[in-house]
Amino acid sequence: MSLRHALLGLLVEHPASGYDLLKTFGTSLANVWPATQSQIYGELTKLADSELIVVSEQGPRGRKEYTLTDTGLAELRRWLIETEPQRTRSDVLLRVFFLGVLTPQQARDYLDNQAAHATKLHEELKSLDGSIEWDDEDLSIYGRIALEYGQRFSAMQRDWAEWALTQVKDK
Amino acid sequence: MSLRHALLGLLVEHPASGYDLLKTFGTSLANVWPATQSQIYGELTKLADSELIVVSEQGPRGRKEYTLTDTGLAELRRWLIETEPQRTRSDVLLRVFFLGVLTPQQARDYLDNQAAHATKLHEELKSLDGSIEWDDEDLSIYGRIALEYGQRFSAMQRDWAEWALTQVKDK
DNA sequence: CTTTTCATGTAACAAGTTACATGATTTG
DNA sequence: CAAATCATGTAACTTGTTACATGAAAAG
Repeated sequence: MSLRHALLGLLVEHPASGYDLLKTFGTSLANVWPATQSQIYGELTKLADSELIVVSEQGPRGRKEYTLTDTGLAELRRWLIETEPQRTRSDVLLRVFFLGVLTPQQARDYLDNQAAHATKLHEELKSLDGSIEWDDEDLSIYGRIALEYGQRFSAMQRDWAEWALTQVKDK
Repeated sequence: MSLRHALLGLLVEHPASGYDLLKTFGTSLANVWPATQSQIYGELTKLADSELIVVSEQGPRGRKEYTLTDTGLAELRRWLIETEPQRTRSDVLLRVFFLGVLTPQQARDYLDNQAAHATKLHEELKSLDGSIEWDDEDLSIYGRIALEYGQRFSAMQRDWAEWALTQVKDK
């Protein structure tokens, strides 16, 4: 149930509407925890029902701004401290297991494509890193650590795919 | 819909029952694409209904052995060639974004735990790698490539978590 | 005054999890 | 013959996706 906690986490900093949060999920959280509009609005309603968040302000066009409650913050901390992150599925890797059913050229095309994707992501993250002025606020520290993860991960994927390409020989 | 294709992929090599496949999901695919018993049996029934697999043999205790059909193999190839792997969610990373709500010590505990998990996984994969006699069969090649991914990924996670630990200072 | 953006909601479906239920066969 | 293992099935629930629907307000 991580979406729930992602929403709580985003509301720590400042109140926001579903619409605001949707944009965050479309940008900074897009590669980490994608969520759809319908899911976000639904979950916000449930969070408000259980009083982990409250509607703190109503704006124009039916806008509802949510604020994290003390109970909500406590729940976020509990999740971080007491629960283990679930292991992640990897579609990219699953496919590798079955590349033997393709021709070597088709398999290389797949790996080549993965290398290209990883390279592109790595470039984007590197440039994002360069464009931010990091200070030593909490937000910066952990944002910087998360971004570093993305950069290391995409570099690893790129290098692995390039190495794997050399392993697939024609018959 | 990757579970579907994971099952097709496993049936490429030889026929198997739901029970056999469940064991594979519990071991070699456990870290790549976990699936539950209930999910596997359900999906096998659907796959048989759409004739991507067939019941090729009935054994004792109601055992049903499934075999991949030509249509099933074609569908597996189509999936590999024509569809893009979906992006993966990362619970581990999501949590990093919110570590600022914990004390520095609690945040370090989290990162320390991640480092330990990654180290353990890396050791396991390294020893698994050492215990296999790799030849140049298709199966070996792609199995080897997949295992290499696991090793590089776990090493990356370990190194990242250890680096991150040095970034979290007390106030 | 038309288009774009803001803003929320819901219905239908697919995928994944947990728990329960059942019974046959093999092993000690 | 008791316990472990083999083997499948299903029901209830949660999570995630796609698509449709509606309308207010701001911008040009």
